Amino acid sequence: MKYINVAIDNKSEHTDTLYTYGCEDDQVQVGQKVYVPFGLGDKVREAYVFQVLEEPEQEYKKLKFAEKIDEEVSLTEEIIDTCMWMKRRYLCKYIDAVKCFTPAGSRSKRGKERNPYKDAEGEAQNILSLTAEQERVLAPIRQAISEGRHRRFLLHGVTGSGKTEVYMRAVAKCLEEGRQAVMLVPEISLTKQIIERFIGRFGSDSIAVLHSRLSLGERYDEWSRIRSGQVKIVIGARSAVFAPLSQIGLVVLDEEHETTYKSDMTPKYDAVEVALKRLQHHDGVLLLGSATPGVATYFRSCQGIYERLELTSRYNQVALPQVSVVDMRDEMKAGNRSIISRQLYEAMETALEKKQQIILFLNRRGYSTFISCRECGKVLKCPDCGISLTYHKDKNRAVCHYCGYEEKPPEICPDCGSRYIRYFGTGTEKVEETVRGFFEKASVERLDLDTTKRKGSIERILNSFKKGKIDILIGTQLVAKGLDFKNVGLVGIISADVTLNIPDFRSPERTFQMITQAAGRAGRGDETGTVIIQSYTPENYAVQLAAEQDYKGFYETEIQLRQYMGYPPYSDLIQLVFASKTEEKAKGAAENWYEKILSALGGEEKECVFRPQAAPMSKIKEQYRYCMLIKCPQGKRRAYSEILETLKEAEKIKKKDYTVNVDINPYSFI
DNA sequence: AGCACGCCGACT
DNA sequence: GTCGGCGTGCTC
Repeated sequence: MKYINVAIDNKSEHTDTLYTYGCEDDQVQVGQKVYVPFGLGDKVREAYVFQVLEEPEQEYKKLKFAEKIDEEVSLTEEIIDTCMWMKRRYLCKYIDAVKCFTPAGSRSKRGKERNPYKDAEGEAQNILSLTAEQERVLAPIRQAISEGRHRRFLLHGVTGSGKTEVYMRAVAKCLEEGRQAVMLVPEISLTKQIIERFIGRFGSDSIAVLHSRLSLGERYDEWSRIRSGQVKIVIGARSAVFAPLSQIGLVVLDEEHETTYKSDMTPKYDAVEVALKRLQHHDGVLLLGSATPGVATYFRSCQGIYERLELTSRYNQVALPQVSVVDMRDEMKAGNRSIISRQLYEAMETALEKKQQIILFLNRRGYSTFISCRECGKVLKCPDCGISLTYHKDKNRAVCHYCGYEEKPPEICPDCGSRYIRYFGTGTEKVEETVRGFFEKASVERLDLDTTKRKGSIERILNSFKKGKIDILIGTQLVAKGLDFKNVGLVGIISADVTLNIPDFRSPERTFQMITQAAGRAGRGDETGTVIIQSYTPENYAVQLAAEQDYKGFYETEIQLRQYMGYPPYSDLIQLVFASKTEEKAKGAAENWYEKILSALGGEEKECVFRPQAAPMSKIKEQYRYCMLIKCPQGKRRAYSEILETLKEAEKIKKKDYTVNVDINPYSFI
């Protein structure tokens, strides 16, 4: 006879505690799935064992007994421990954390294993010998793996420097040591090449692929293949970090800077943090790779939290493209009001004559509108937060989405007095129309989320581009992600300003990454490519240093700014979103929390908590939303989490008419 | 969140 | 007398 503390699979926040049951089976273990009677009606519910006790912690008037143990879905102690950590870190429910680790589907009826990637041919491998640089970088990784010590590496390698080969060698070393490896990629649908290379090298029997397009049954099969121990390598998007492996020796995160590693659904976890947590248990190695590491990541590598390794030369010595920045203010002065500058137009003509392909980058349609002067490039920014102000048409005000500062938008530019004040954010969709008008004979195709909603059309468009059937491809970030095109002579970035002025402290970082990635698409064949960046603020450091391909210079500038403004990595930003049926209730809840947080802080660090404000799109699905931002100083994360946890706990007791959603270091601020 | 219990009004 | 309305409070 044992006593077990279980987390019950129930939607409610009110039942998000561990319940004690008796258990007849002495063999019961932490992590096992059990069925328990719950509530007045003793309805049978699924639950997971978090603790096994010899004696109950207290006397229970009516102790109930667990019914049976499900042997097929049981987790390990390590996983349960990670769930406890996730609950605290992301303020989610026990069961939300557990569900990350369990397969949503059920066992396939026929018991026959489906193979979701059997059509993926393993790419024939002629194993190339490593360059001296690759050898140098691999040595410490191999050593860490063979010593079985928890270490963390950041591999900073320019595009085309052979990072994937380094990953594969590290994975091979890990398998040699009898352990398993996880390979995370930002977006599985665009990374077919990586999967094929891995299957070619390691064979498909020992590889499992996890991604969102798998059916529930397929996912379940992959999950049980992994748990049974026959899988040695798991490749997948961020959720693959939850793979039920028992001896993780290595987790690789390719394109570490990508925002897709942060979940936007509950629990709002960060795959890097989860990987670190798990690897500490397993004494495994973390390997982050990127050509443009996130500023926070690079900062940590300077602090020694990550050991930095560098690959500086491109694999087959292809020269980096020639990058130039076009000042759109000059175009304006010269009377060219089109979205395409004269220089870009000429470069396009030249490329078409030479039968080279062209990619034009169009940043995600700005959902927020920033205000700028077309004559001098001045952009309206918050005096306190340094981020771009967003124009709110309904009240005709320019508003800061971080702190709520607002002002009346100027009619003439405060810097140069020009009346050409422009409200940016829309209009970029017109690029396709303009380009078709300019180059009637060329074949033009657009690739973005609108055109690729239909399944398979991404691949269709990319394939016809590869075959040379498209002359000009107009696309969003989608095109930039690690795709290899041979005949691209010219890459044009229509407006670097759109990314630069997203109201987010990371917008310079994103701009730098976007330009660098885009530039990497040009001239990967034998000829040097050309990159043209259009901007109204060409003197901006992110644009300038990206054009010069100077990562370190950018980092030095950016990290100083972050320190000065107190942004990550010098703080953690916590976003709270309050939703309710009426505006008053949402506002009331937000203001109530604001006061309570301030008093919990004991009057200190008042400047860290911003006043709540109505969310820009304040009404979604019949719910009114208010949001509030907290800038949690470095080293105070635990204290702030505890305040929020206590508040959440206290609110749980009373009947609430609102919901709170917590996001730690969100990737977008609403 | 569910779900049972309970304490009032309209009904065979 | 009883069927059922939803308000209230608890779940090991």
